[in-house]
Amino acid sequence: MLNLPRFLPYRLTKLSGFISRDLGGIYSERFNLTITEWRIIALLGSEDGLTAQVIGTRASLDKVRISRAVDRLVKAGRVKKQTHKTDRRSSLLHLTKSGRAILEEIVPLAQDYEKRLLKEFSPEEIEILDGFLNRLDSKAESLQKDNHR
Amino acid sequence: MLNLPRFLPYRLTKLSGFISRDLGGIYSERFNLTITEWRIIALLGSEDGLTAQVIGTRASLDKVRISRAVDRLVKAGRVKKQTHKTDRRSSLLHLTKSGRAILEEIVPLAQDYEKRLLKEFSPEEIEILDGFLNRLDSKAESLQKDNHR
DNA sequence: ATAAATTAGTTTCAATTGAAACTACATTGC
DNA sequence: GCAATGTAGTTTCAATTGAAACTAATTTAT
Repeated sequence: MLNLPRFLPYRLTKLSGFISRDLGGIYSERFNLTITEWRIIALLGSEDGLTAQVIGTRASLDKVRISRAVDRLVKAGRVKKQTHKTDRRSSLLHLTKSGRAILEEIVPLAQDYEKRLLKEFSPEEIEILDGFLNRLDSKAESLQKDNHR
Repeated sequence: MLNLPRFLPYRLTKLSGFISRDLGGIYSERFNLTITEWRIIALLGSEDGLTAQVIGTRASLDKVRISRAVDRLVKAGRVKKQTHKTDRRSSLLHLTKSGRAILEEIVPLAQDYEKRLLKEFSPEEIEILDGFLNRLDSKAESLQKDNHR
């Protein structure tokens, strides 16, 4: 019939579930952050002054989630909003000092987690995996478009 | 700092999100099934008479979700429960005729989706990917245990 | 110039979720 | 044998979610 444990979509969902629960646990227990909040901080860390919309594109998050997460981050003093000069509908988002501090605390933990996941992979294997994921990702994205047309 | 789009946990979550939305769309639009319901049907298709608990283990689903999904499946006439003879707390689950019918309709669609996803992968690459996922999966599972101890 | 359409982000509302409490049964230890 | 502990599955409750409606601002078309 269909062997569920060998079915790629099932396996990917399961794997990503493990990882999300795992990392999400670290973010929330130690830093009281959701994964979404963490992603926003991570993006602002590499490029300050992004709009909610750009964050949505970069992090594949929908605007409702972003709106709520930014709200919480602003309340927690991690992020501040600055009204866009030429388009007053949107805001440029910036990390506060405290936002940068938490980023610097989490980054090593996140990298360490990734390192542990990939511990038994050689650099060549990591490169191959990387390529596989890119191919799967762009294929999945295009199939999505196909279906909704 | 940290390059989110190259961060493995992020990439896996994103990829699995695409695929789940995609396949979930097919299941729900055409068959009015959630992914959880579909997984239960798929498992019962390959081995009839499983208990909720066994399904939980095999499909990595928590018991609350299973309970609710089984409930809906029973109401929809896809599954029937049969009280376990020696342990009256649990039930053996069976596909009805209509459950088997829907399974037979979906399996080719699911396989076709997987095939499209892997279209540009050679058999050797698929085997390598398979091994990678197994390794990541067992590593993620063991890291999960580590953290919660 | 201004009506119509579009876009950024927020709010509302109903559905989904999972943790914890619960029920019913089963097993263990004394 | 029976109290204490454990387990299967369900229910409750509060939190999270996303679709759709909404507000406010911008752009486009006439």
